[in-house]
Amino acid sequence: MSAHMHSKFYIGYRPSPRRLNSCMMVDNPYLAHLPPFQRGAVHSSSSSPLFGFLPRKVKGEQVRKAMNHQLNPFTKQPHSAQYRKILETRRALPVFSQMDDFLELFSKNQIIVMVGETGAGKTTQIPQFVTYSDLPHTKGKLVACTQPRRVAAMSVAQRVADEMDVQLGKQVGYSIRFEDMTESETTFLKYMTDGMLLREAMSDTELSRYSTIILDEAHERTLATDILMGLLKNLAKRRKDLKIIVMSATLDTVKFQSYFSLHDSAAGEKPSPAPLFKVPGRTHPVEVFYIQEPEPDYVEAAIRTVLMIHRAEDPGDILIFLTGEEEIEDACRKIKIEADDLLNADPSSVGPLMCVPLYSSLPLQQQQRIFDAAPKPSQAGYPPGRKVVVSTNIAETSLTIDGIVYVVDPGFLKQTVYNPRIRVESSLVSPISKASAQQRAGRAGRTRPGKCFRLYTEKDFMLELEEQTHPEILRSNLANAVLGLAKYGIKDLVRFDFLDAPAPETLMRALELLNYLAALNDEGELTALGGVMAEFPLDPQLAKMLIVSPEFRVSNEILTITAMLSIPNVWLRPPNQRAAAEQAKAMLTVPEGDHFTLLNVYNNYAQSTYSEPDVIQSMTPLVDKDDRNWAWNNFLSARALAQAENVRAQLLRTMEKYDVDVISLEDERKRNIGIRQALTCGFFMQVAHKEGEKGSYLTVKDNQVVALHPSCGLDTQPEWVLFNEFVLTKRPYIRTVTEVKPEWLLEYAPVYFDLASFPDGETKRALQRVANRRRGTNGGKEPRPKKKLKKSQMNH
DNA sequence: GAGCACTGC
Repeated sequence: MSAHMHSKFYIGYRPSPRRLNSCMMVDNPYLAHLPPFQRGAVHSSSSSPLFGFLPRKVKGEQVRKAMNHQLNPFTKQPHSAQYRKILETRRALPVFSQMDDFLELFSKNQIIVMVGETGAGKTTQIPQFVTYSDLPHTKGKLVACTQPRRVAAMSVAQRVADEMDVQLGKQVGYSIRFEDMTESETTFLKYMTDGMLLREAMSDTELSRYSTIILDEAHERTLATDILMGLLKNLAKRRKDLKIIVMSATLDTVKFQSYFSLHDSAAGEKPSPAPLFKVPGRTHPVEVFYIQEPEPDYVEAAIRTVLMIHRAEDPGDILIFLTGEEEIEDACRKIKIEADDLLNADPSSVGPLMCVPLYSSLPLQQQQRIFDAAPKPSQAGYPPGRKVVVSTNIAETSLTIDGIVYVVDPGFLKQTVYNPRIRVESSLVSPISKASAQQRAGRAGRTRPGKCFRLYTEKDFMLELEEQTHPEILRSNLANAVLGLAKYGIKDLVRFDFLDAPAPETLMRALELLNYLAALNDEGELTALGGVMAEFPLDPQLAKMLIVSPEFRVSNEILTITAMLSIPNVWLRPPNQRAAAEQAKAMLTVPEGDHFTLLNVYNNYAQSTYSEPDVIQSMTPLVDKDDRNWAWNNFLSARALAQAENVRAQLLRTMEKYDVDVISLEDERKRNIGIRQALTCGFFMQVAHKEGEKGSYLTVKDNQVVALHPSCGLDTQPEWVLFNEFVLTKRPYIRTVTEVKPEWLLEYAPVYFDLASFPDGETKRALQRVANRRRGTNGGKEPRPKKKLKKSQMNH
């Protein structure tokens, strides 16, 4: 299928008259050593705005002159009036006055570490300065600037395109999952997600398209940025022509500087830290208050603080950080009740209060309410109203709300922690770091001076809080990352130079899983199967299951199930309509297993959908689509379903690229068996065996006592179940569960289920009985696979 | 009979 070629998001190469013109004349001496075909974009006469620019030796004086030039050097068109207007505001940015220093440092160094608080303009300006000096368009290369989030990559690219007076997607573009807004041979400044650059590195280990790579928001320490830092540090030694800039918002730069110290140890050089470039921030002062005594109940304390602010402080909106949906909804209810009481008791001295919850699973329309204006006074001459946003950590970095003057910070967040011993990621409430506390406080000073109320003591802040949040690489399951690094060609992970090295046990768990899945052989080398697995934007278990599924002739169904397992929860449960939501869910439930229910939900959704097969939907939720009613009526998240559709389309393209056939079985009974067999091939390490009659299960090998999650739709309690997720909340649960046959475990995962090395227990005895039975039916011979599997799919 | 902090490919 080549449908995506017609998508509006895939802009093909089109020769333009402008590009042809720019190829004509060359009079710049430094061009002499360039191959002729690279001369294209360079300037034709002394009137050219970039006349005399020597790549990477450009001075601030020259750039300012070019910026003020009548012609845009990159389009050869006259600058617009809007350009000049924006240029005025750019000149007021702190970083703009440091252009000369920056360009000098850039000329002299391969790697630079930059630090600057928000508001300094580094994300928009530095890549432009780099472009003027590096002149990537003259070498057929690009400058890349990575961002941890898609929205940031898109909006910054738009802003910079405006600043440079070019059309977004031409000279300046962005690249995020599902959307490539660049034009090959035209785009030379590209904003992209860090994950996107990491993926590119897997197929082009030299990242040869790029002349300069800027890692922005490096202090956030996302998994992708951390791995990129490791790769780039090494790459810098091989590619002396590659320049790297690491930009961070906190002062923890010494670590970055020494990590990126460049020295030639062979030549006996001493390591010298990478140079640091500082940009002053430009935010308003925020006054910080601490409590005197520790508070046992931070939610209650937060509510009291909000009401105190409301009664006693000047007008201005409030932002409270809590940890999760339930806590937030609960707090909103209580604040509303209390605030209404205050208003009724004394309307002349207290204004009305509007309380808005904010968390990521909230439907987008409700999220938008955070931008509503605060309520008006209850009557003329009375105090103005106030808006209170009660949010998760999403408001710390992902969403910015203007007009916040007061921040209430109880000092906690929910974050996942990976326990490699039991191979479980769980969501835990934990204290924030100092850096995070500082970031939260900063949210009060975006529009004018503000106040931050910390619901912990100053002593606790000083002594108990960690300096920085633990980077993701130390808190996550690394199976995916390790597969990616293997694909990249990293052989010795234990000696890989990470900024913060993950726990050896975490790496071991990842290697073990990939070995059982036959993505890595016993020497830890990538197998052919592993190479294809790495091409899919999926966890290894899902990738394996999908690639194997054509063997069972159910890849069409497994594709859908995979997409549904890669998106957030689709089930909505509005607190006041729980019964109705349960009923709707029951209508869609397939008793054979939760994976089948997910398949059923998607198929129903797809049928209800007006489909545009030739258009890849953008990441924007499809709120106008016909199916919105169907999703809504069935208490399903339209946003999640639209995401599933996107993911499915992307996976389908990858399957086609790597010749993974998309097929389906006509016969329903056979099809359902095939689906469960394919599931087994990916998830044989996530199987539980029923123990006793009380519905408790024991996970295979790890021997964790678990229960079926209450959301599970099975109508019986099968002896053997496969699960997608182990969740550790009040009790350990397994979620998204389907029955499997023990024969399949022995057949499709013989290494993992090798009984000679299996831990003793009831599970082993049950498997032993199955093995004996199988031998019996085979006349004493070793079991033989019913279906001939490709070598790559067998475990060794 | 319970929950999904938040990103990303």
